[in-house]
Amino acid sequence: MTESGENKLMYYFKKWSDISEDDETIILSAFETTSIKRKKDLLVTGDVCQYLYFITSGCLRSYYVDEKGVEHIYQIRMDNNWISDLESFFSQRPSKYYIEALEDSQLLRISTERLEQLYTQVPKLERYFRILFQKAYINALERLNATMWESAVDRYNNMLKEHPDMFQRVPLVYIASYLGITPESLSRIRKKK
Amino acid sequence: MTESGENKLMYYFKKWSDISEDDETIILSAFETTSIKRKKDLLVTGDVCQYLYFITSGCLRSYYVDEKGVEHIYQIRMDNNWISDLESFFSQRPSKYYIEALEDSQLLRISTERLEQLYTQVPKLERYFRILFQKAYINALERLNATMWESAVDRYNNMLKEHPDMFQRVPLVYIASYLGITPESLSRIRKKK
DNA sequence: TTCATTTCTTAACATAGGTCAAGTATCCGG
DNA sequence: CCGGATACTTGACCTATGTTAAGAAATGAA
Repeated sequence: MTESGENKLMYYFKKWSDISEDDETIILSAFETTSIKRKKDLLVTGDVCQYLYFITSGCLRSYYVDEKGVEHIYQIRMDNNWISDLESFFSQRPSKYYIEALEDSQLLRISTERLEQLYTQVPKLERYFRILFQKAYINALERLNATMWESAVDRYNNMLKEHPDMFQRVPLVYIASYLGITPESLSRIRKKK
Repeated sequence: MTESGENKLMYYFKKWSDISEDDETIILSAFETTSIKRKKDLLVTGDVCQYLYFITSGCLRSYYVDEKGVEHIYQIRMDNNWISDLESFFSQRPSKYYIEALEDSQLLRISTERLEQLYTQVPKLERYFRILFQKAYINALERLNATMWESAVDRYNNMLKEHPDMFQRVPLVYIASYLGITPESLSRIRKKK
């Protein structure tokens, strides 16, 4: 496990939940490092998502493929974020999604059993994850409202403001899909500026 | 506090988190009952959302009003569900939303401070709410995918299957808005059946 | 029981964004 | 540093859903 990897992970744990030295050691030992090459899959449809991943560095997308074979991206995540298919991870049922690396990435991962164990060993972690999911849920509702009621142009502008970094690192095809539009539409929106 | 009200609340707490007799007493004493009449507001835009509400019986909607004065419903909740503006509730900043009763409703409520206190008194509650938000987040992502990538017809059919009870109790205007379409569109969809 | 209000439907027309197809630019692996 | 693969743009045309407007049906308060 790289030094910087550990530190970033702990930073976010400590931010919301007060963790002792001992707890810190226990937590760190529960995670393992992995890395993944650009274009490789971390998860494929039909598999059970075995891990919850923390992205130390890099960039990944999660998407599903509809009956017509079209990919729909619902998440793009970069450094210092969690990624997983939570539904599959927590239910241990086959996933409907793919998770693919858009850049060579460094990850920390933890399995369901190990995480459950960790909750028992360090009950304060429940608080961290409670707040994490609380925030994630609030964000998801915001994004839902935006996709339902705002125009593609507004969503694009908003994304440009909120995640300017993504435009540096992620191909526009993927950003278009994340915004819920076609690459052609995104291209037209950008032209108008 | 009505007997049935208490019981339903505790049922959901105990389902995910094991709560002792003593804990139960503490939890119950932290909630207060309120009721609200049909068409009355539980929360109006600009106010800080002071409470997290558990619906013992009844039905409420949350919505926001855009610049053009159009209402957009993002949540309809009935018996045995939580309702609140979580963003405002947790940040204690003014809300962007309204919460209005669609039926006369019975509620249990708890304030931010009281809830924080309760987390300290009964740390196991963190687990309950962690799982609650986890599930809520997963649902919100599903709904996001559906609104982005499925047709209005598919979303309607899905809602009919998932929440048939809503069609008995909630006017179609509101269901249309919840689905992200106009009442006219919903009417056309229903005619085609 | 009745009438005002709210809810739902229908139809004609408008529009954002999708689809298809083709061409250009850019990137990255050998 | 070259060439095929990937990413991006453009244009013509199409479609799902929105808009406006009007009337019918259902509901609930007096």
